[in-house]
Amino acid sequence: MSYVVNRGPRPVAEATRERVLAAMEELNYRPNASARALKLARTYVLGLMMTDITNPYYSEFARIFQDLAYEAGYAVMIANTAHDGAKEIAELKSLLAREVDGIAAYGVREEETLELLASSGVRTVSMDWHLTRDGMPSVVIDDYRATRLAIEHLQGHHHQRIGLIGGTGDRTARQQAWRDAMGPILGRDLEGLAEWGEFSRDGGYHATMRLLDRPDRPSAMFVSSDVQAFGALRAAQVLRLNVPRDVAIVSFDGTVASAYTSPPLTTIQVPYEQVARQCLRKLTDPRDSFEMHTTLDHYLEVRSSCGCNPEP
Amino acid sequence: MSYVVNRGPRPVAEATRERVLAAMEELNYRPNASARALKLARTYVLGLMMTDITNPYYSEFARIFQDLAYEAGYAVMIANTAHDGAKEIAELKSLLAREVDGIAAYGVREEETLELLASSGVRTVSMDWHLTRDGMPSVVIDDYRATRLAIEHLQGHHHQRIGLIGGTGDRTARQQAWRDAMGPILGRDLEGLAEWGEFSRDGGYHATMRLLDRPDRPSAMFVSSDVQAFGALRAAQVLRLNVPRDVAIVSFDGTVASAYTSPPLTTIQVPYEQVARQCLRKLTDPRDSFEMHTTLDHYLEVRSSCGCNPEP
DNA sequence: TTGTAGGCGTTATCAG
DNA sequence: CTGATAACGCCTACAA
Repeated sequence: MSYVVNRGPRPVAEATRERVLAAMEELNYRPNASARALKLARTYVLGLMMTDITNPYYSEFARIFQDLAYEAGYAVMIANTAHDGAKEIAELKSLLAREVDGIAAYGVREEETLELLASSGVRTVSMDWHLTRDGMPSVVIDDYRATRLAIEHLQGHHHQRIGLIGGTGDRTARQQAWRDAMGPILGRDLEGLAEWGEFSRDGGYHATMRLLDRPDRPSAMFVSSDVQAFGALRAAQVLRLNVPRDVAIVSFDGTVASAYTSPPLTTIQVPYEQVARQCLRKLTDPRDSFEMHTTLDHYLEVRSSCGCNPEP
Repeated sequence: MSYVVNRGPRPVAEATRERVLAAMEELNYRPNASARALKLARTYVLGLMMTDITNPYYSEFARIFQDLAYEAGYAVMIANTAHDGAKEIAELKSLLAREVDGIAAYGVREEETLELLASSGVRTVSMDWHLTRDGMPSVVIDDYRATRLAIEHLQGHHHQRIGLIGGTGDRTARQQAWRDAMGPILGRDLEGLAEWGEFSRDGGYHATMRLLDRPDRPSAMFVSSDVQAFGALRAAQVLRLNVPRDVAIVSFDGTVASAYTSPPLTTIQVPYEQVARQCLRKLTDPRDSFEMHTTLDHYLEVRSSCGCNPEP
């Protein structure tokens, strides 16, 4: 009987209860989630969309999100959008077809994705810089201020020419912050000190190669993500440039992987667990009284790539 | 009508077909996966169990597996077993309760997990060293031979004292291969040259610290996984030991991350995509005529940490 | 306090 | 070739 397995909504006599339990055991009964989902119109499954789970930033987030979701009784389905609009839309449809109860999305770029999300009515949270125009709830840190903080730290090390490794796509806050910080100092040199690449090791590697392999190279760079910084470090080594002596680096994410590079990266620390926790709350909490946009605190994790800790 | 959306199992007149299509459009019809799953007893969802998706080896596998599964019409649910028996069992139950059509499992260690898997009747594939005793299908590479290959390469660089960074738990093939290779050479010193740690950066870091921070340290080490090697590289740097000059390293996995370390790692390359493809086949192909255990080919990806390429 | 029956959205079978 | 209908397994309202 349903009442005993679900402890309600109405009481059951102890004797009957035991009898039912015994029968369940006997018949090796397993509740059928599909039937339950059909009846309740809830699947207890959440979708997690990311550009690429291979990026430590996303895999570390996925780990925490899955743990927390599990504790709350939810399973999580993953979707890789692969920096590709068509794939993004297709994967979203797949999630929607499975009737997930909510979707946490990193890096949506397609207009159609936003429309699909809105028209489907699933609860959604974006972890990217506020998608205000669409009224989609979000949980983020202040990318603009974080980037300014990173650049100011580099300036504290007396760097004048600070380059940018930016991400392809529209992480506008980060590149805008760099522009605002360096524009007044670099003037006409500004555009020459920015290079762009995918959010991947390879993207960071090639962008850094272009930025550093020339005489007027910057003495420091702000790299938009840890994963790009891994590629940047490799590029510096190939060019026989010492980090931080020849080029100082500050990056963005605060992955645990960034603590194990040579040298360890100074990086903007995103509060993963809090982000995950807030996402989950917005996706699953029945009370609907949340703020639309939540901005969490970040800080600068100071290690060696900026020049602070010359020892290994 | 069902026949038009599923193109079968019986023909439909063109006129009716159009009429149905129009109605679907009109009512903004979306098929309900739960109802479909209930009726068909198939969910088109696969479960992927891993100890820790934060490990690049697993996240890179997950990426490919999810891509391939998606193309075949399946969604994938992830489960982190977290090197923890109780969590492993609990996560498995969660997957089972959702009635996934198949489970791909990395690093199952609990007897109860195996029993649950067997009694539930879900199709299962293990990617760990053949779990022969339980008759569970598997897709693996020959860990033993791969490890011997790695060690022989180090011996080719004239190393006599080759240490081991092993994984906690029972990756028996790898440590056994090291024992067999080094036992005759090291004799009584053998046990002193092995250290153990979790399959994580931190695990590799601490194990390496213990192994290298002493006068009789080995001149080379075989590290059981790339992720541990990342920690090992960091440890070497803290100890002011140059890799490969002071310690040569060969590791195991062939993650793309391993190409971006300083120095880049020489590592056993696992054929990710083929492994994923075979897993998927065993989990979803209706014809049941597959070999129980599939062993795929590996090779040694030679980069710099072994001493082969002195240039950066 | 307990048994029963109807319906959630599909698919497949059966009669037309 | 088409329209109606039963059944999948669960939850809950209603009757006993």
